[in-house]
Formats: sequence, C-alpha cells, structure tokens
Amino acid sequence: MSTITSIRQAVPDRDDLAEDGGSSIYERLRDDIIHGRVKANERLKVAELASRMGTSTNPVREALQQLRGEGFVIMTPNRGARVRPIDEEFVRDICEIEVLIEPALTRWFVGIVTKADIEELERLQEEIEALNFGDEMKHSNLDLQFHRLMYDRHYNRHAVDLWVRHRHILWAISRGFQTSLSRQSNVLDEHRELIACIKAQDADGASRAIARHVEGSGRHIIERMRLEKRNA
Amino acid sequence: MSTITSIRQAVPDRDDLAEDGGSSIYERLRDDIIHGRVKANERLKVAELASRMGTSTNPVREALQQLRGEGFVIMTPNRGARVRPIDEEFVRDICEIEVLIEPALTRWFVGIVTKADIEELERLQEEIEALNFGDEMKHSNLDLQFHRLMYDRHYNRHAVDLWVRHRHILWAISRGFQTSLSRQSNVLDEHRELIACIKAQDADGASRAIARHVEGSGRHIIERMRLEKRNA
DNA sequence: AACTTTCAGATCGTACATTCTTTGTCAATC
DNA sequence: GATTGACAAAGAATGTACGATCTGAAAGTT
Repeated sequence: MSTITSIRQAVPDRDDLAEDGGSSIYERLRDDIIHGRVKANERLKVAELASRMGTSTNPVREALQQLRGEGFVIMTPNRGARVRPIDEEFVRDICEIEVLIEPALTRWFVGIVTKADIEELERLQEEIEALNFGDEMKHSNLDLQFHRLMYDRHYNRHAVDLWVRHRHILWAISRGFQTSLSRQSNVLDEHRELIACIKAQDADGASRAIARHVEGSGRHIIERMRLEKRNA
Repeated sequence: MSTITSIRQAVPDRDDLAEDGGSSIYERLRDDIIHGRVKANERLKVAELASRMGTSTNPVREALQQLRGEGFVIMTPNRGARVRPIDEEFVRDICEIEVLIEPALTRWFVGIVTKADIEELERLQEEIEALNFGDEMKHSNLDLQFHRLMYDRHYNRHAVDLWVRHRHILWAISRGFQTSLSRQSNVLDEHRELIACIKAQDADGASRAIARHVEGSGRHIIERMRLEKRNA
C-alpha cells in the first residue's frame, strides 16, 4: 500500500508557508493522486486517511466529495472512494481538449489585442529566453503569465476555467520532470511564431501555432511519464 | 466552471427515491441551482438546508463540497457556500465549448462508423420524426441515444464525460421549455443532414452540421430563458 | 463619530451510532 | 472430499449530535 502522506511529511515547508488554509487535506489528497503516489483504483478509506492526516473523518469526507466533483476520485454508494487513474491516457485526453479550446481562445485574442499587449508578450518572451529554463518554477510562472495574458480577458469564463484547471493538473504532473533540449527549443520557437502571427493579425496562423504548442507539450509530458515509469 | 470530469453514478435506487419524492440531496440542490430556484450568489446555509431536506448537516455539507468541485457553488473558508449564477452567459459558455468538442467527436465517429451504426441512427431518427416532439421526455431520450451512439465509443473518455455533463445541465435548464416550431424543424433538418454526411463519409460536412446543431440548440435555450425571465 | 466589546448565527471539527458490505467459518449436500 | 449455501462477525461508509471557533453586526464606551 502506498504511503499517502509519508512523502509530504518529509517536506517541512508546507505547514510553514500557510499555517492553516494553504495545505488543506484536499490539496494533499489531490497532489497524491496527480503524482501517482496512490495507485490507480486504490481504495481510499476515510478512517485511514483521517488518522494519517491527523484529523477526524469529516474533513476527509468533504475533501473526497470535492475531489469526486472534480473527477479525481470515483465514489459508489456504501462502497467508498477509489482513485481515478492519472495515466498517459488521462494526459492525452485533456491535451486533446486543450487543442480544441486554446486555439479558439487565441483566435479571439488576436481580434482584441493591443500594441501594449504585444509589447508585454514580447517582454515576457525575452524574460523566458533569458532564463533559458534555468529555474523550473520561474519558467512555469512566466509561461503562465504569457498565456494568461492572452486568455484572461476572454468572455467565456467557463472555457478559461477549464484551461486553468487543466494547466494546473499538467503542471502538477510534470513538476520535477526535466525538459528535453529539443522540447526547450521548440517551446521558444512556438512562442515566437505565436507572437509573430498575433502581430500580423493572422488568426489562423496563431490558432495553428497554439495547437502545435499544446500538442507538443502534451507529447513531451507523456514521453517523460513513460521514462519515469520505466525507471521505477 | 470546473469539470475535469466525473463518472456520474447511476440514478439512485428506489430506496432513495422513496423518500420525499426527490432523490439525493446532491441532485436536489443541483437542480435548484440550475433551475434558478435559488437566486444567484445566494447564501446556502447548511443548517437551513438540512432541516428542509429532513436530514442532519453532514450529508448537506458533503453535497455542497461535491457541488463546489463541479463549480456550482463557491465556498470561502469559514464563510460558507454561495450559489454560482446560472444565467444566459453560463449557457452560452458551455455551448461554445460544445461547439468545439462535439465536431471533433463526430469527425472521429465518421472514421469508424459501420453500416449497422448508420441503420441504427436512421432508425432513431425515424422514431424521433414519428414522435414529432409529442412527449418531451421521450424525445429527449431518443435524442440522447442518437448522439450517444456517435460519442460513446470514443477513446477520449474525458471529452465524452464533459459532453455528458454539459448535456445534462442543458437538459435540466431547458426541461419544461416549449420547443418552438422553427427549432423543431431545424433539429430534424440538422439530424438528417448529419446522417447524410456520415453516410457519404464527409467528415468536414458532419463536423459543420453538428456545430450548427449545437449552436442552434444553445441559441434556442437562451431565447427561451429570456422569454421566461420576461414573464416572471 | 470612531473604536471596542459583546453576542447571536453559522461554519468547522470531533465523537459516536447506525447501516451496509465483505469476509470467513461451518455445516449440509452432491 | 469438494462445493455451495447460510450465517455471523468484522470492517467501512453513512448519518446524527454536539462542542469549538470564526464571522458579522449591533450594542455600548470614550
């Protein structure tokens, strides 16, 4: 049986950063599922989790219900909760959805973009290139800002929320993964091409560029997952 | 909104239904929110809901957490839950997402369709035409079967779940709405064109047809919502 | 008038009771 | 002797009750 919290307890910061609210039971469970620390389809027993987390059963139950709503666990009446598998198929699935959604968001952005927006994109891109994947956390933040600038003002909050959530999951999965050199240069190329298309008011081109970007990102994550599985 | 996905568990057994006419607490709350029986941003107090549902607070709390995971309520620590507004924007948002997803699912279906599938589609379509919107419930079921036949075998369970969920919401919203005659004839036309394209192995055409179908359906629901709001 | 105090109402956490599932044993039958 | 069936007991999920803690607002004080 996989130890759900043992890994977490080895990392002390979590409790310091946010005394109470930050590292909720929900987040711990969710992270354990996303990172595969609990096996797929493994049963999640409330009493067991409660004792591990050092709380009573109620907070655990509510966290599980939330995770159920988000689809991370599957619950059957009187039979408790099981872990939904987070595997390569899962990544492929959400990437495929993003390949459909992000181009649409990008296309809209091309229609409302201002000179200031483009300057900001270029500034972010310069920062990303200067950093050159030196700090995973910083790069992730910059990349997030880059794409958020394009999507944040979109009227379809639903779609944007979906994107945020999917991105969150993918980021959690790929945290700790090394980015291959070839993927690094592709990322930079794709961003540059994206900016160029936006500048030229080429909605179709931007749409294709972002689709390629998302697809490449998904493929890279899946490859890394395969590598890690082989080493494990 | 959220929705990673969730395998919605089957409709509760007769035991649950036996109680006060309703079903689970979760479904009752969800229905109240979707149908606007609780105002947008209205506060949902657990004690109050519990007494109204005839249970203790714990089941209500868990239902709220699940709804939170699905994005129907917004919770802030120590301050409880509030209703997420289900308005025309909401419908437009999820329809726009479906306009992106369903064509992709349909396109894939064109590639794997068999003669038997087409015959089944035609059979369902005949039934729908014979029924001619006489019974809302039956029509909804037939329409569901029609589209489910196309999507159910798709490998991207994530996308299909998203579709199921969205369809569920839209159906709950539009339950009780009258379908205008013009929309009725459009629905039939769109289905017929869809079948024709599938038969001709015209993926692009099928894709466009389903996009038009979803868009028209969304527009119709929004119009009906406006009408109802005006009458209220 | 602004600040502090107080208190009711609501959320959150703990403990316990109930109900259902699962498992293991034992006996009866083939 | 092996298989199946019933039945009982353990394990786990679900529901109930209650105490602790937090929030928001109305009172009172300077």
